[in-house]
Amino acid sequence: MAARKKPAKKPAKKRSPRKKPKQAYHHGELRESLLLAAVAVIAERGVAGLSLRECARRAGVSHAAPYRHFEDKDALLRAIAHQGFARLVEQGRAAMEAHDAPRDRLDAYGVAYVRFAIAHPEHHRVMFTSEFEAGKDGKDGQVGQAEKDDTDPGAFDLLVEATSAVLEDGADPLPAAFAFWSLVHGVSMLVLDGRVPAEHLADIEGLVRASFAYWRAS
Amino acid sequence: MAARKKPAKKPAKKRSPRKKPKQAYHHGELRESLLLAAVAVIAERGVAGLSLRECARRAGVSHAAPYRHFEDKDALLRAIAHQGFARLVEQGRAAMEAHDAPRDRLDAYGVAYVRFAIAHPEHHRVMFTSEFEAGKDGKDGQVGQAEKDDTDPGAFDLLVEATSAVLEDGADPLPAAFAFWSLVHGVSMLVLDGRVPAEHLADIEGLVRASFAYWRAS
DNA sequence: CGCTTGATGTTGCCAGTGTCAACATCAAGA
DNA sequence: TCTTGATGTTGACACTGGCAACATCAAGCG
Repeated sequence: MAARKKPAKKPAKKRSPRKKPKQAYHHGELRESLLLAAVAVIAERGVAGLSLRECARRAGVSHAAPYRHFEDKDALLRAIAHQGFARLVEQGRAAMEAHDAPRDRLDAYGVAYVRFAIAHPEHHRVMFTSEFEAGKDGKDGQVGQAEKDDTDPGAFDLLVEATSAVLEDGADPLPAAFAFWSLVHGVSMLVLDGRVPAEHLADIEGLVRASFAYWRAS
Repeated sequence: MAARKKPAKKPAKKRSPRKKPKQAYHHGELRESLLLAAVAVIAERGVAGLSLRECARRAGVSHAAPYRHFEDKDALLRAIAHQGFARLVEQGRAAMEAHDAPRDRLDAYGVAYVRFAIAHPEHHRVMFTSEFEAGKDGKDGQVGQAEKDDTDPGAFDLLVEATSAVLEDGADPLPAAFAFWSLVHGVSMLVLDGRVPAEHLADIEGLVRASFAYWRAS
């Protein structure tokens, strides 16, 4: 039963003489496999070292197969970014749930943000490489949120929500959200860039809270 | 600009009987031309769209010529990053000179930092793409300053110096420097990503100071 | 003056890449 | 059974980074 309809109707050339039944031509989960492979490649060779063909190779598929699942290379990158934002939201939410006070919840989000960046450097790098939308003609200087929402399924919204809860009612949360995000994003970036001494890496929460403390005390 | 750097020892003997001396085979300022071209290409097509061959083309030179001035593509990128850091230091210093109080000087550096990022997005992107050193084998988790100083001729040092002046004597300036850098870097990134509403872009200084104010008041 | 030398630029070539078009295979419905 | 749409494959193209071999020039030296 195993060898379904392989032999009979295939008098063609040397079509894989024998060997294992293989994936039955259709992979089945190619999209996920490609995303996985891509992240692995990025981890090994960096974003610039990523190639669709290498992903295809690792997924055991021909070099053009990825185009059945991603319009082009950028689409693959965008998918990874999207995945990353989704996980960030997930982990941010989880971290916030452990607290009640708005301020504690916000800080927890901040810690989770940095933790995420460290745990998933590949995703983080792709999420903020932002070359996809930056490549537009500089004609209309303002991009706005529309494009962003394409890849960010709520991470920014969650932040605004969390920031907003700390402020008094009616206050515009955007400036505060920007300031908060800036700080945690900056910390993440500096850590990923290897600019933070190793001894501090063991205690990420401490590192983040120390940055908060610095600013709040200054 | 800088057209008179020509050594006087070129009295134009009967070198070339032609009226149009052309490039005389040797370009003369190829390195600078390539850097300029590279920045232009990045502005048009993004860092990922940069190619040595396109730079060569724009400099009016053959495709392999750049290799006489840059070991490889990464070296070109590193040169741009270095140039960027140098200008950042320059502009940061200039901004600080206008003030006396340590705190004002530090804030001025912050504003200059964000201004630089906005004025030179291509450089900023290259400076912090950080794929060059990130590509190392993850074996030794800690990179430290050594590698960094390769491309950063003092921007970080200047920051530490400025931060340090604000703190009481003897205090470790590094945590504060990290926190400060994080914030201004984060603001820069959010602006470059187009996440800041257009109406705020006219007043960068206000935007930056608002972020400072948010944190200091929280 | 011709010779050598080193820096710079050139041409050719290779493997690898993104992308497209044409074709093959298969599952599911007609 | 036949058709069809989704998925995978092969083959091609233009382009890229990088190397090797060669050409051109400025300078120094005999």
